[in-house]
Amino acid sequence: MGRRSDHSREELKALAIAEAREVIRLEGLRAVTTRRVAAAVGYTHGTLYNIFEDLNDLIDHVNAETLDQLGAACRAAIGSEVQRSRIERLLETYLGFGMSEPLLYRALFEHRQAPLDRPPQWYSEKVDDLLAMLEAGLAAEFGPSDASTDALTLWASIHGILSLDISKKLGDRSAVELSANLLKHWSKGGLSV
Amino acid sequence: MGRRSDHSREELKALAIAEAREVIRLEGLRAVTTRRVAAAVGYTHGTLYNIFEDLNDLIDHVNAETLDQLGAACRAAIGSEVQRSRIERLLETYLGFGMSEPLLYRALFEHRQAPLDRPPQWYSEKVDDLLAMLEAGLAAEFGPSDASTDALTLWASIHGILSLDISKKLGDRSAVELSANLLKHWSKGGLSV
DNA sequence: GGTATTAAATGACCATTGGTCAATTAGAAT
DNA sequence: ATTCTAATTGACCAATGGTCATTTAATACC
Repeated sequence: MGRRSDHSREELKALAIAEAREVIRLEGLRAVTTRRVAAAVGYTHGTLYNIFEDLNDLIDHVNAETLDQLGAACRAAIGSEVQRSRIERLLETYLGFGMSEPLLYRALFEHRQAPLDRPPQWYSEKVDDLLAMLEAGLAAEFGPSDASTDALTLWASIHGILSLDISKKLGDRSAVELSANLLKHWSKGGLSV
Repeated sequence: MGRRSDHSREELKALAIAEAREVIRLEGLRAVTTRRVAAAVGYTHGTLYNIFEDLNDLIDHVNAETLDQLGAACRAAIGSEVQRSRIERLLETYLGFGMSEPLLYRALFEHRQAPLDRPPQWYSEKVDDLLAMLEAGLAAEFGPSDASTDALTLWASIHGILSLDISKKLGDRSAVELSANLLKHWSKGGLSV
């Protein structure tokens, strides 16, 4: 079969990303195969290679969407005017996202082409976007001193807690409990936890 | 070729684990294949299946050794009598191990059979061993209140920092810098950092 | 409308993988 | 020597990521 008019190039790309995303969401990163995704959108796996560089590229696109979604959720969280501190709302949202989509969250960190390679540029940019929100929250709450280092430290810590929780390595403790504990120490007992 | 007397069953097992470990150490988890390991120790890959359940099982054995090694390093660190606090020495040792063997450390967390499965029992036990040391340090330094929660929180945070550093997701910041920052906040500015 | 052009979709193909298992054969037991 | 036993092999399977010449549908041109 030659050229079809079922979908435009962009449509097909979006379809494939959506399908891959759903496979990751439900069965994890390893369950994504070119043939499976292609079949699900009604093409053969060779076609995917016209659109994506390779399987890594496809997964990168999924991860980019996930990061965008995470960023949007966090942005909404700091926007909503509630009593509690911005940092708390941010971290709560971040944790909530990770707990509700554990496999998508894990794919964000487990997918890497060559070990010990730097993540792609767009990745770091999207993370920076997240960090900027956290940094602003920290500056607002504790003053601007070292807010950038603090934001990175806090993010890494929350990520550690979340990722261990997702991997069931926290025993009977929950990520929420530990992150509250982290924040309690962090804030020198000051925040309204 | 039938039964050989080159190695005993136990010797062969140890050889295979050592080889798999070295492959992970140098090239990462994905580089381990049954055929490669088998060839390196002078057998065919079918033989490995007499000794290990499957490839996962082999990697589990590598990870068990890594965890043991990490535990031993930490135990030595808290034993050595130095000025600085036990917690600092512990975390420094933990970080040092991870930074010096990034691929082995990553394999500890990236290897999982089915997504969202609990880690094997022996794994949790070895982690508990690590946590107990941290807990004792915390109790000694800050009193026994909530030491177990605190230890878990601190470990998860350090793990997050370390794993992001290994994945080059910390930009120009270092794990050492961030963990010092974490400890500074944690201790309410009290530790001799 | 017919024809040439272009680009996308295909499916055969390749090497490699994890895994299984009947056949083989080396060493131990008799 | 012969039998028995258990380790080792290597052929085999289905599946994978990836490549690419071939086909063919849509488009542009006349």
